[in-house]
Amino acid sequence: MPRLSKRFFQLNEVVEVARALIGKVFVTKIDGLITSGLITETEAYHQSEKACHAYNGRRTNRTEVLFGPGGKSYVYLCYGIHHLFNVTTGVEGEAAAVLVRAIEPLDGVDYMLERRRMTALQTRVSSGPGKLTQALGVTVKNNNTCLITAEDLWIETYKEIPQSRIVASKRIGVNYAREDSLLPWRFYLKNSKWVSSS
DNA sequence: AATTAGATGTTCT
DNA sequence: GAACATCTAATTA
Repeated sequence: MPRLSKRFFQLNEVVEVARALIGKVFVTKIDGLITSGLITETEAYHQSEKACHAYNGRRTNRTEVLFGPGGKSYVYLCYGIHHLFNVTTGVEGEAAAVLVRAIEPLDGVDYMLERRRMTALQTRVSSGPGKLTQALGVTVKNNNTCLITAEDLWIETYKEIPQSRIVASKRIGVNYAREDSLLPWRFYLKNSKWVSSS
């Protein structure tokens, strides 16, 4: 299936991109191995709210990618252990990104199991932001990659998903953002078992 | 089923 | 030195 276009990431609000990414396919080709998964859970982040690393327009080495044009990867290390994968959105100068929190494995399941040191397919292979990156081989080395053109990281279209299957809720793990933690900026696929447990 | 501790490294105060 | 967009294994019930 074709890749998502530059327009998809740049011409829509980050919350709409987060919703629209549900049901798309995240593909990686790392160490020559193709692995992919259906995106089942996402969260939106924007510089206007406290949960965002670039809250209030804060520019640092780390957040610089967020201010660039949409369609690039933003991968950072969380709790010193987990690599979390985001896609930037919007126009140059506006910091916003969508965190991919869970996938349903499609291609390269055996490689995913190996990377996760598992022997049988269970939801725990990819049902969380730190788990799917490990399954797909994504690390901070894949930060600041253009998803429109890169050879190792991209997102494709897939079958149409009925809007009625997409549910919004508050985001997970951002209580420090106080009232902004209540924003309904998390989206997931209803009735899918491949979502993070909350 | 629910709770807890421990792992780990980068960023920013 | 604290905080952190998490996960796992071990413990308690």
